[in-house]
Amino acid sequence: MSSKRSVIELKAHCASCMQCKVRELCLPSGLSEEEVREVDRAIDGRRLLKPGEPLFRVGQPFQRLYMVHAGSIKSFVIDGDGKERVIAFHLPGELLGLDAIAGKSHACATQALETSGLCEIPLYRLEQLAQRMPVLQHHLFHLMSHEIRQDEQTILLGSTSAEQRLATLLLSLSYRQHQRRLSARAIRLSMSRRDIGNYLGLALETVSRVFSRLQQRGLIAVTGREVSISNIDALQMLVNPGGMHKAHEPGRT
Amino acid sequence: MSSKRSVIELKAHCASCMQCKVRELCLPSGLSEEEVREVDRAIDGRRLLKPGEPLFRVGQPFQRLYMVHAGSIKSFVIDGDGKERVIAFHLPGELLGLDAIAGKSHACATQALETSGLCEIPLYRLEQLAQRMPVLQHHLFHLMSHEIRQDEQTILLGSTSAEQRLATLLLSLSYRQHQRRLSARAIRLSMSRRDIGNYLGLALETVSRVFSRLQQRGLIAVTGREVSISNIDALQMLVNPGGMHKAHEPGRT
DNA sequence: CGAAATATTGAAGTTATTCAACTGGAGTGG
DNA sequence: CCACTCCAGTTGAATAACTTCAATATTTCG
Repeated sequence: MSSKRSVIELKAHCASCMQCKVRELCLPSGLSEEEVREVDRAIDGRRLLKPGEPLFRVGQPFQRLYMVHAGSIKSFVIDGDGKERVIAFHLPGELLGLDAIAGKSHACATQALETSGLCEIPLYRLEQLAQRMPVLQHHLFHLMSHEIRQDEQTILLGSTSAEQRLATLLLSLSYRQHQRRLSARAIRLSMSRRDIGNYLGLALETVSRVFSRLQQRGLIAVTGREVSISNIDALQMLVNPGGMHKAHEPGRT
Repeated sequence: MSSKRSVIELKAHCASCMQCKVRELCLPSGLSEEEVREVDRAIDGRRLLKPGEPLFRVGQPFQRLYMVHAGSIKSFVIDGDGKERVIAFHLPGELLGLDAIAGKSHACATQALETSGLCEIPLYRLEQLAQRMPVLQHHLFHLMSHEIRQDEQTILLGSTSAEQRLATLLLSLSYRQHQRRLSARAIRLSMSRRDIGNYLGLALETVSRVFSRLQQRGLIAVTGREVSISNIDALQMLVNPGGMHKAHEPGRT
C-alpha cells in the first residue's frame, strides 16, 4: 500500500521541525534552536493527504494554518456555473490558509494534487509565540508579504497571451524547485492540463497546444507531465520581452 | 489654489488618528484610546500627492508603509515593452507597500489618481508596537490577510469575460464606497479608461464598448467618469451566474 | 488486458484586439 | 467670445487569439 509507506516516510521526515527539509522556508526560519522547539510544540497535528483528497472547503471555519511539508496542493473556488477556478499551486514550505484570517472562514478550497503531508498550526498559538519572538513576528509578516507579492505576479497574468502565461507558470515552478534544491530544468507537473488551464485562465486545449508550440520551437521538451526546460533564457524573453535586468526571481504559482 | 486648499483640508482631517474618518479600517481598529495615541505617534509623516504624482517606484528601498487617508492611488508595474500593467486601485483606509516587506524593495510603483493624502508609518515602529499590543499584531495579520483575499479575487478575473471583469470592478468600487459610508450606487471613477483596461487586462476600446453595452442593457448609467449602478442584482448575476447566496462581499480593486 | 481518464489535434465559431476615424469637453490664446 | 488644440472617450471594420465541439491518441490503473 503506497499510502501506508507514505505515512511512514512522512512520520520520519516530519516528526520534528529540527530535521525538516523545508525548515529554512518555513516558520522556524531565523529562530534559535530553543525557539524552533517551541514552534514545534505549537504544531497540533500532521496530516497526510492522498491524491485528490480535500484539505478544507469554502466557508469552512478558519482554525489553523497549514504548512505544506511534502507534495503539492491546489487552492481553488467553484463559480456559480460549477466551474472550477484554480487560484494557486502550493509547494513544500508554503503556508496555506492565510486568506482566511480576515474572514474567519476559508475563501477557497484546497485539495492535494499528489500524496502530500502538512503540518497544522493554530493561529492563536502562532500569535502567542510571535508576541514573545520578534523574529517570528517579522517572519510571519514576511511570509504574508511574500504571498501578496506572488498573488500580484499572478494578477499580471490576466493581461498576457497564452504563451506568456504558460511560460510564466513553468518559470515559477522551475524557480521554486531550484529554491528547494531540486533541478531548475526538469519539472514533473503534479497537476493536469485542466488544472493548468483553470489556473491560467485558458481552455485545456489551449494549454495543450501551447505546450506543443513551445516544444516545436525548442524551448521545452514535453512528455506528458514531464517537462524539461531547454532554453530558459528564451522562456524569460517570452515572459518579459526587452528582458531588462533581473536574473531570476519569478513567482509562485 | 486647489492644491493649497487641499493641504489645509488634509491637515485638518489628518492631524490625528483620533478624528480620522477611516480610523475603523485603519491601524487603530480595535485599540484603546491610549493605544491609538501610540500608533499616532508612530506615524512619521503625512504626504499630499497631486494627481499623477508618484509615491514610490519599482525597486525603491522599502522603508515605510503608507495608509491612504483620502483620494485614490493606483499601483502598477511597467513591463519589458514599456506597457503599464495596473495591479490595484487603493481607496482610503487601505495600506500600501505590504508587498515590499518580503523583498526589501518595492515590487510595484504607485501614483495618485487624484489629489490624495497618505500617512507614513515605518514598519519597524509598527512591529515594535505590535510586540506590545496583541490586538494590533492581530489586526496587522488581518489587514494582510485581507489583502491576500482581495488579490485572489483579482486573480480570478483572469478567466472571465470582458463584461464580467468590468462588472466585478464596478461592484468592488461600489462595495468599498459603501463600507466608507458613501453611496453604493453613484461612483465617480478616478481612473481613466486606459487604467481600467490595464487593470482588467482589456484594451481600452473594449472597456469603452462594455460600458456602452451595460448601459444599453440598463444595468448602469454612464456619463464620462460618472457611473450610476441601476441594477445591482443584474450586475451580480453577471459576475456570478447561478447567483447562489452571498449578499454582498466583493473585493477590492 | 480493458475501461476510464487524460492529453493531443483539427476545424469552426466567438470574443477581444488593433487600426482608424470621429466626437466632445477642457484649456489656451487671439 | 470664439476658434484651436489636445486629450479622453466612443464607435466601426478588419484581424488575430482563444474557445468550443469533435475526433483520435495515449496513459493510468483496477
